[in-house]
Amino acid sequence: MRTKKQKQDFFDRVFKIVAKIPRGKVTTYGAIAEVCGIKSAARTVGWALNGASMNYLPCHRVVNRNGELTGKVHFGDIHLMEELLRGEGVEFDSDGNVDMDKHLWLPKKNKSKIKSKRSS
DNA sequence: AACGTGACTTATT
DNA sequence: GAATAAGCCACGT
Repeated sequence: MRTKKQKQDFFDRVFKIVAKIPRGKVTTYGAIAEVCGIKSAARTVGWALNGASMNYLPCHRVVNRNGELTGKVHFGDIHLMEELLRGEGVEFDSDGNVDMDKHLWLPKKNKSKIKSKRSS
């Protein structure tokens, strides 16, 4: 029943995934989007979090592919995110980016039939 | 219904 | 390697 509920499903997935992010870890929009079923809709993930602002989702644990705190603008203060993540044990780079090599956490798909097309 | 925007990503110049 | 263009999906006007 791919009705309007579909989009709600997408949002719901994002919420759940973000909520599952372990403390002291971060993930990327692309990863979330992929697990949600649309790997190419990283922007939409941001939109989901946009509505999640009123949720209890740790949006500060979601960064872009570069480990950069992109959502700071809508979140309020980048400094706040830094402190939050630092308080969780996340290390930051000299540029104020998250150390992806250490704290990058990839969500796992439960049973979604994702069609992966990893061809370069 | 159509155009424009957006917390992104990848490819090309 | 930095900057620009295009692609992607959902929402707002």
